[in-house]
Amino acid sequence: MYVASILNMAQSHKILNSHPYLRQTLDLVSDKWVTAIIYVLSQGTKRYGELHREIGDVSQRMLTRTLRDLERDGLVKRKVYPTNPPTVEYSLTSLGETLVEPLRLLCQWSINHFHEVETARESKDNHIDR
Amino acid sequence: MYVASILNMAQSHKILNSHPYLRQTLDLVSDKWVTAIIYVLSQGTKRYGELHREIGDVSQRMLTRTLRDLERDGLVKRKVYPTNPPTVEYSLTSLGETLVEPLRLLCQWSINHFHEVETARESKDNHIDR
DNA sequence: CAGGATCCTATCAGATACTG
DNA sequence: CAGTATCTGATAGGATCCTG
Repeated sequence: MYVASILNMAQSHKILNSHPYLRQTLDLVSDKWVTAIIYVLSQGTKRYGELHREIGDVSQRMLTRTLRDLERDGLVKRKVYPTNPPTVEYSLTSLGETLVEPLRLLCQWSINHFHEVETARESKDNHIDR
Repeated sequence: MYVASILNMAQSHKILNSHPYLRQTLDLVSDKWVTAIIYVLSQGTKRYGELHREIGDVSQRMLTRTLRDLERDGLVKRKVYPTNPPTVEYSLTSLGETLVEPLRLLCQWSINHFHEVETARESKDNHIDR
């Protein structure tokens, strides 16, 4: 059934080539820090420091760079308050919000199935059958 | 509303750290060639050469390596027929099939929204407002 | 046909230091 | 606080040659 539905989306099996933007937009999403940032921002507006602390293992460089990319792509809004020291708030745009649900499903898949993946890995590591 | 549903999944905002396997499994999915291969295999069993041709811009090295990873993780089944020259068929396992739908939604998102992303990029490239 | 083995390099991304 | 700038090691991944 999955097969049928995904085929409806792509009459041609060459969709990956015939639809150049698909690849480009998927790359956007297939990023470690993108998923983390969207995830945290789905909880609401956050300041730079909050994002940094909640994601945890992200470097300053990567956090800033990814935020700039997301802002440029219209997924994240950056608001600067001219205080001293500066205050910067990040939040999802309405476009960014539309990405939350698909990403959530992917996270859900990971949580539901990681154990099966683990099991598959172990069984192949311990004995080579084939 | 998205906010509420994603929060149900994570009582703590530290889920990215507290759930080590989530990150690991998401990385598995967040791979250019993984998405392409799952995508093509969702259409049914394919031979190595078919995969190579249909994905198109993948190198031999990367195709083989990714297929091995997917096999190891239990998402893809590799079947060898002792013919000459050899025949090898790849197909999704039942676990692999469960990933098709989440990935399809992500592809659908890309198709539905890539134009908005494009527009956002262009408007920011042409004039710096803020 | 379906890869395995090597070589090589562009990009990624962490660590560190500095600033308005 | 919220970044920018620079350096550098790691690694992803392409090109090429070879084989059962």
